[in-house]
Amino acid sequence: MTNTLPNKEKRSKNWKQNPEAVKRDILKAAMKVFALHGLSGARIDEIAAETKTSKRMIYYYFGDKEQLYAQTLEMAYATVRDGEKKLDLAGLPAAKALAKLVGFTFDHHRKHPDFIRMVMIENIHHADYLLKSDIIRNLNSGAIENLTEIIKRGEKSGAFRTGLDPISLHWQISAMSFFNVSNKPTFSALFGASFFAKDQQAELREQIVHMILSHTAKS
Amino acid sequence: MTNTLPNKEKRSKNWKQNPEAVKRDILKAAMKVFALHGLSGARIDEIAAETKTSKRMIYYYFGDKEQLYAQTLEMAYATVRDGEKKLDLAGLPAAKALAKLVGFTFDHHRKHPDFIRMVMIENIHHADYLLKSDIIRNLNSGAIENLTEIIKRGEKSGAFRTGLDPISLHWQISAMSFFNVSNKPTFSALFGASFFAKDQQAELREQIVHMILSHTAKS
Amino acid sequence: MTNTLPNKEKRSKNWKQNPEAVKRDILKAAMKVFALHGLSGARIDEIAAETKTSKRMIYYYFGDKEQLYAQTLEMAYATVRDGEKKLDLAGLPAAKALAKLVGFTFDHHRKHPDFIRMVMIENIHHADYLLKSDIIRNLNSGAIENLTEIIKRGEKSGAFRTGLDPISLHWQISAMSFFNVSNKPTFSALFGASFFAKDQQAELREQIVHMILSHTAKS
Amino acid sequence: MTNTLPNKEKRSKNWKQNPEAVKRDILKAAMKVFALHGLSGARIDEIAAETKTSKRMIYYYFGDKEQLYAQTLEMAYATVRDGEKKLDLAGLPAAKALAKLVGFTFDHHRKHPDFIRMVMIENIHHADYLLKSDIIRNLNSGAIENLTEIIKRGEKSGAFRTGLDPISLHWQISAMSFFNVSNKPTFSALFGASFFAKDQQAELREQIVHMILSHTAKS
DNA sequence: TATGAATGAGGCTTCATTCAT
DNA sequence: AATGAATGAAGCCTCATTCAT
Repeated sequence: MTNTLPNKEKRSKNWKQNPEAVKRDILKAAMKVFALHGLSGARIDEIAAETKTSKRMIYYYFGDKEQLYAQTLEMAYATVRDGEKKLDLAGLPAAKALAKLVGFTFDHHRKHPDFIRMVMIENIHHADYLLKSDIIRNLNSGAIENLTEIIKRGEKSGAFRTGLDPISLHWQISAMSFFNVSNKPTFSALFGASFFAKDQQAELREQIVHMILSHTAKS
Repeated sequence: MTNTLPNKEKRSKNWKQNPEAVKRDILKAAMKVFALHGLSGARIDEIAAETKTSKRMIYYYFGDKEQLYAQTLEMAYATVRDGEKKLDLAGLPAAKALAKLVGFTFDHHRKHPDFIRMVMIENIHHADYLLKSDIIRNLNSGAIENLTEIIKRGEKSGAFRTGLDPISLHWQISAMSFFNVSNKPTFSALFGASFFAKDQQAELREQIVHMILSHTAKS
Repeated sequence: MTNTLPNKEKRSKNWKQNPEAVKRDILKAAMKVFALHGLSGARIDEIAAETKTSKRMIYYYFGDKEQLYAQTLEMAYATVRDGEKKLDLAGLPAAKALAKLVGFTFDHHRKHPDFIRMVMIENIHHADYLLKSDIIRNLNSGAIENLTEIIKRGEKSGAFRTGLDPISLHWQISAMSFFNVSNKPTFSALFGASFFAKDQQAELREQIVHMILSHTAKS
Repeated sequence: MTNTLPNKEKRSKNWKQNPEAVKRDILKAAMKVFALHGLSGARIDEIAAETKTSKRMIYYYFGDKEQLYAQTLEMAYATVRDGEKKLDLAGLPAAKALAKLVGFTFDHHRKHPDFIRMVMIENIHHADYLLKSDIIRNLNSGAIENLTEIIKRGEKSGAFRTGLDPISLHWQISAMSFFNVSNKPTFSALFGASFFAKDQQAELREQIVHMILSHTAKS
């Protein structure tokens, strides 16, 4: 594809003269294509084609492919963390709160495969772009704060054993929720797609919640 | 770097006229570069430069980039499964065997980051190449058979609870061992590299073994 | 000759920012080179060198070599048919009209050896590209319509015998006019170049006109 | 295709140790492939694949692609002229002899499309290889001698008009017989394949014989 | 703020051919 | 007389990016 110009239909008046809307539109298209093909696999032309505007605007607003990718990554993290904020665990007993958090994480990751894939891609790139982003680092401290608070409550109430590390706990929750989405293609290719069917995923969810709770429970 | 010819030093007699050695040499180089940059990010020229032979031979033996990638993936799986075969669990009681298997998997994955990265890359590509490979599918049945046997023994001896599913168990062991390597870059970027230091990894290993055993144990 | 960039001289302002002119320029160069070397024998670099623009623009406007060839073929047919349109036979008696048409075809083919060679090349390729072109098919119906009209007039006036088939007649006229150009190299190699000298060609032209008229004449 | 080695089946003992048979086998394969794709379009690998022997032998016996092509061309002309020699016109009256010759040429060309295509290809290459071949030039003088003899007899018997030129006559016969095969792909693409069906070709044959005879006949 | 046209660098692959036995 | 392995040169094409308005 050599010439990616917006078609007539795309050129609705609402889009023009609204930089923020144009940028959002581009980021959304970029997310779709980067998540699908990776950083080097993604084509600017394909992103442009998914856009309501033209290829030229991508360069106008984002400079180059790498900067577009970096901002797409930031948007991906921000969107997901926004979702997580809505989870209110304050009023619950520690174990209940933790169970809810684990289940929520499992569900949330399943619902956002493009985010998972962006993180996979970023890992392939050794987190180069994430390391440059202050925005993302700040976003993620929230997850640890949540867990720290739950652990504190659980230890105080005697529900949890002592010495729990919030980062380790976050790691364990993430590992299983992430892997479930990230490795679905190879895992289902090797061991069958039925593992990812509704019922089996519900059962897996229960098991993961159970594993985390057993692991944090006292004695 | 359009013209990647072998330098003088490379042209040792041992390499020539030995197709299998040349192929292995190419696959090793390919693995290194594909694992580093992904399928689309890898450059045939870079692979050739890592080789004792020339770019031309890559096409001579593998046809094109995709076929080289596919065979590299097969080699990656084969190498790793070869390593796993050396693990002898036959004489151990079920719980001990499982503990050993979990610990081994954790260590093994850590020792083979390139394999993990190949699998990540393959997931980015929706397991397209794995799906075409009969070789890989056959290799992986072994892992499930091992677990099936351990579960059977554990159930019989009363060490394990009943109704354990080998694929789910494999999934759980894999998830954590895999994530530990695959997501190290982003995780350490967000939560600190110390998590991947020797001591903390040893502790994590214990926790994972413990989690799996708690989960499989009776009552 | 991997890098065929336009030299300073070529970069005149008139050529830039005028897609149609650039395309025409490329098609003209392509016609020259394809006619000279055939589809597989032609080198994109050589075409580019004949151009006022660069190799990159060939791909920009035509996609790939095959599509460039296909459009070159279409242009070749269109150009030749444009020339034929100028021939006005309406006012003439049928025999005169036919004589004029035959002579014109003979001359016209001689004047457009590149067209003849494009058709030869297309025949080597089993008319694959012509079969895909609706444009060319439509262009050629004109030739048959012309002949149909002349035959009708000739039959009515009694100048021609009845039952003449316009396609057969077109075939006969074409065969000799075409062969005269297409097979000039081998024929003159085998039987001497003098056959294609001015005088002998004039005589041949007369003979062909005569052959066609004898063949169509009554009794 | 990179590695064109003879398969087991091909390696029958009869072929080895018999240079002439191997050469004939290669030439036959080369003719097929050159006729199909042209000189630059033909692939040595494809020719080798059509062969009972290996690619290496092509170079062993013919040196390079151009020499193989040149010898293939010579073989093509020789084969066809061999066929023509079988035509015995000596005992016939001139007009009958000419009619028979024309009809024979028309049929003969139809039966040898690969020869026609080789000549087309050679014309694309400006008869470069034919000009270098003494063999071919000698072969073709026979055709003219035949016609010279017929013309002489026809003039003497009063069947033909005087002043007939054998080369022109050969040209006219060739033109229509050649074009009928060479331009079949484009002509049938433009004007329908039915023109080349059995019945219509028989009718065309009659017309051509008639055209030539009318043209040579007295007054 | 926006854009259609243009582009240089470099990527993947093919091809005829030769090497070493 | 024969061959399996190896190869350099060059071909086609893609891609992110910039020019000129």
